[in-house]
Parts: sequence; structure tokens; C-alpha cells
Amino acid sequence: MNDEITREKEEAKAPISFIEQFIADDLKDGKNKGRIMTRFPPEPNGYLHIGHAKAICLDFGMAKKYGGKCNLRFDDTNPVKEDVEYIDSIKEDIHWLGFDWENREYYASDYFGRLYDFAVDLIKRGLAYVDDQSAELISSQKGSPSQAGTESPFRKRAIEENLDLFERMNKGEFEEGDHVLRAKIDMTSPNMHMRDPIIYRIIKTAHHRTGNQWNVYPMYDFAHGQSDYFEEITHSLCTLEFEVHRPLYDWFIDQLKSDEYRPRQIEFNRLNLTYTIMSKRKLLELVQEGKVSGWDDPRMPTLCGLRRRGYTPESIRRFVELIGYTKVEAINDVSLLEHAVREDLNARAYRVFGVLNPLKVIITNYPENQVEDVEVVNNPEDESAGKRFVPFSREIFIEQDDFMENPPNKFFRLAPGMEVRLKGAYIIKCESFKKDTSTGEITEVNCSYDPATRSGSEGSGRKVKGTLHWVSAAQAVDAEVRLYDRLFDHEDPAGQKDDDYRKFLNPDSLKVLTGCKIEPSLANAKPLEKFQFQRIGYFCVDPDSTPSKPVFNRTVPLKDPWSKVNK
RNA sequence: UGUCCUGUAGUGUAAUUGGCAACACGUCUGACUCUGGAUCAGAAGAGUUCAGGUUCGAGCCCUGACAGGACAACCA
Repeated sequence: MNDEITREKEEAKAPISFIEQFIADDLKDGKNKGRIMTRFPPEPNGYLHIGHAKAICLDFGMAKKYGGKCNLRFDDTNPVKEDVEYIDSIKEDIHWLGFDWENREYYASDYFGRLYDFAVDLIKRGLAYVDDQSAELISSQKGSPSQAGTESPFRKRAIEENLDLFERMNKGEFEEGDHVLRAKIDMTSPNMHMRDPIIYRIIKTAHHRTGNQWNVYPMYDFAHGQSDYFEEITHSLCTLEFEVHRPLYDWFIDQLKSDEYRPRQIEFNRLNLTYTIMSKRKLLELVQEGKVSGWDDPRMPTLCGLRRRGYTPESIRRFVELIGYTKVEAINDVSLLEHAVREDLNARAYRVFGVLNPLKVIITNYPENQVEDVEVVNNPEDESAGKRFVPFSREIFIEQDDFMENPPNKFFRLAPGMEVRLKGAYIIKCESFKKDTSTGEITEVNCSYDPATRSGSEGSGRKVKGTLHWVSAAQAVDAEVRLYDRLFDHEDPAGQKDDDYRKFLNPDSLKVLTGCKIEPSLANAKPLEKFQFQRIGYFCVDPDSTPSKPVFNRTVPLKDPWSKVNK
């Protein structure tokens, strides 16, 4: 309850973006009859990544906040690049993120008929014409950003002829590239997109939804704004690179003679993350070249990858809220994302015992065959998470790093003669240890315990400097732990425009640790369940995990202050 | 040499023109703790790209530079 109040206060305090200001103003001005409608328009040509999350949160978020609705619309105007495979994953990921389009699942291909009719209408009004020239020729006539274009010789083609040709284009009488339909606007416009843009081209590849019904397909610019119009979208939110398309967007809307309402395109900055490749093409290359195990490899910035890594939808939404929406091309720091994950997981993940690099400890004065269950809390910050019992016995494992033969000054863990508390159990004292003389590796530590110091008992008040996590050797379960790190590191490849990004691949981005020891209760943990291995980091049960072979993915490590002291 | 967009601590974002620019992350200090490397307390760090102008007063308005980005796919 208190949390809710705090949260509401925070939200009220949160600054609103310029986009939200536009929307609020439009509403206040009574535009579109006080209605608000948005849409999330992915092209089904790849998996959604965290960059899309930013758009999804805005599209659905603004609609919800202002009492409107948000449609899901697949922008499927290019059958060559699109596939049904992607549609299902996109829908799954949006739902996972926590948003719902209800029954409003639309496709640009639903509007092919209306768009075709609109194109015919433009031809009849002398605002569109069929061009027979090659792509190269059309391109060269477009001029350059600093130089006006020249008009096509087909620009003055008779309306009847245009009508006839366009119809025959769609009937399949011509091959791809033979003709295109162009809007007749202005070849001398300073805006390249207004220089008679191509609005229809011949494509003979079957479409994933309409099959071979069409031989001509609308271009993005001819489909998007009109689709917005058909769906009565009021605010069409997109990324900055479409800024220069806006005059064309408006031009088409003008031709639709809209008095009732008019959709409005507003652009915001796309998400860039440090050390993170976001380009669909490059991600696809990583998958195809086998650099990662697939689109859902936990190192991928895809939503399914992040999910498998153990990121929660809440943490991603929180991150998006933190970075905001502006018109500045920003590069956001991944550490902010990781902060959001820690913040969320810290509140919900059970603290459990797991030892990644086991070192055997024998408690010499503890009875040989005795096993006792010690009680530990599941989450110190959430009483409702309850407690559980963990078996304790004479032989246990602790982390290799938690013992040092010659400890430096501020080392508060186990060392010869030193005392530490075993979390939830007893205080132990290191009496001796065994060392492999050839490798210098510590192989075993012998300790004594103080029976009066069991946690929760009367004698437990005694203080020692350090506390270690541990697992009982006999009851511990062998697990595999996958330590994922940033796929790119050392230098930030985020700004790389060429294909050099491969040279930033981090060879240590995946370390598989076998022989890790976990407490027995974890053997039956469910896939995607999140835990915090005490003092190590946040982990998530991999979907491939089975009770006989538990597998954990590291979501994000806890920073080890000891490593800083060591420097 | 065109059009459009953008310039606020290391990073990302705030500041109805009117209190020596606020918040988050990150960094650094300390405290505490059966350990959550959480939590608590504190610190450093920008005078808002630059130059003019309007004004009693300017990140905020005007002008001009400078810098960065987008635009010349029959992609979206």
C-alpha cells in the first residue's frame, strides 16, 4: 500500500516528454474530437529487441494514459523480406512486456485494396503516373540533396494510359522493374522524398498473407500514413529518421481530404545502448554465423534473449521510463539497464545458496553422520517471501574465493586462524588446510565450529567479521552455471557503421561452469525462475534446465567491491 | 553547396524567462550489517557549444556562427 502511494508520487513527479505535451495539447484543443489512438507498427521481418520496447511502451503507454487505444499493425508491404515466423514471436514478446492490443490486430496488407483504389484515384486526378524507366535512371534523375532533380519523360503520360498500365502491372503482365507508379509532386523540392516518390512497385514474390493476389505492392510512404488514417490513428509515433518523411506523410493525408480528423506523425529518438548492437541485419548475421545460439541467446538484446537471460518485463519498462523520449540522438548506458534489473530483482529474487567454484571444508568437530536443517529467509526485504530449510552437515563447500592462505588487510572471509559465520548456521574457525604443492591450489580446509553460535539460538549474538554462503557436500546438487557477459566489450561497437563490429566480440561473453554446487531445493526450480546466489549475482533458470541437470543463466552480476580493494 | 532535426555535469534526462541549473545512473568517501554488496549518510562533477542582441533579468526569445545527425532503396 505504501509502495503504491510512493510509486504514484514518483510517477506524478516524473517529467513528461515533449510527445506527451503534444498529446495533452491536442486533447485540450479538442482535436480529433478528444479522441486518442496510437499504433505499434512492426515489420514482420525480425525479432523484437529492446529498442522496440521503447516504442511499445510509448505507443501503448500514451494511449492508456489518455484513455485511448493502441493497435498492433504489421507493416507487411514487402513480401520479399517478411515471414509469418516473425509474427508469432512479435506478438508473444509484446504480451510478455505487459501490453495488450486486445482484438485490434491489423495488417497493412488488409488495406491493399483501399490503397490500390486510392492510387487509382490519384492517377485520375493527375497526381500519379506510371514510369517505365530503370531504377538507375530514376535514381539519377532524382538529383542529390543539394541539387534539384529533373522530370521523368513519362511524367506527362495521359491519364488513361496510366490507368491502363497500372491495371496491367497488377495483373502480372509485366516483370519486376518494368514499371513503377510515382506520385506527381515536385522534382525540384529541397526534400528528396517529395521528388515524385515511387508509391507502387511490381513484386512477384508470394505474400505471407495475400499469396499471389497482388503483383503490385505499396511502398512504406504510401502505406503507413494511409493505414493510420484508415484506423483513425490520432498520433503516429515513430523514430527520428522519419522526420524528413513527414511532409510526404502529410501530403498523402491531404489527398484523402480529411476534415473529421487527421493523424499526426511525431518523431522521437531511437534507443542506442553502449556495447550493444541493435541493427536487425547485424543481429541476423550473428545468428547465421553461429556467433550466438539463436535469436534468444541470452546475450542478445532481443526481448526473447533478455527474457531468457532473466530480465523481467518490469525492469525493461522501468528502464524505458528512466531514459525518456527526446529528439537528441543519445547513447544510453547499459549500466542503467542493469541498474533497473538489479532494482527489480533485488525486491523479488530469493536469496539462495550456490557455490560456483567449490572448495571443500571439513568441520572436524561436527558429528560424522549428522545432518540438521537450518532456517534461512528467502528475501530479507520481503517478509512475505517466507523462510526455508537448508541441510547442514560435517562436510560443506564454500567458494574458492572465500578462502585465502595469506589474506591482505581488509579480507574478512576465511583464512588460517580466522573466524567466519556460515550464513544461517554456525561460526567456524579455520584450523588447517591442504594444498596441492604442484599447482599451489588449495584443495581442502579444516575448520572447527562453535556449537553455541547457531543462527537464531541464544549464543548467536557473537560477532565475526565475515559471513559466507555454503552448501552441504552430501546433499548439494551438481549444476551448470552459464556466466553471460556483454557480447561486445573492450571498446564500444555501438557507434560502428561498418562491419567491423565483429572485432569487438567479447571472447569471454560466455563461460560455462560445470560442477557448481547448489542447495537441493533448487533442483526443482521452474524455468525462468529468478534467484540471487548470495553475494554472487542474479540468476535465472534456463528453459533447458531439468532436475537431473539444473542450468542457471547469470542475469547480472553483483559488483564485487573486493575486486576494487585488490587493485 | 540544399532541406530538416539537435546541442544542458562522464552518461541520460529536468528546469510557467525571474532564487549562484534539478534528478537518475555512474564515480568517490564513510557507516552499518549472519552478507542484501543491499541500506543509510555524504562528496566531487556542468554555469547550459560559441558570439552578439532583446530584457531589470535568458538553457529558455531573436540573429549569426560552430558542431553532430537525418535525407539521394522499386527497404521499413
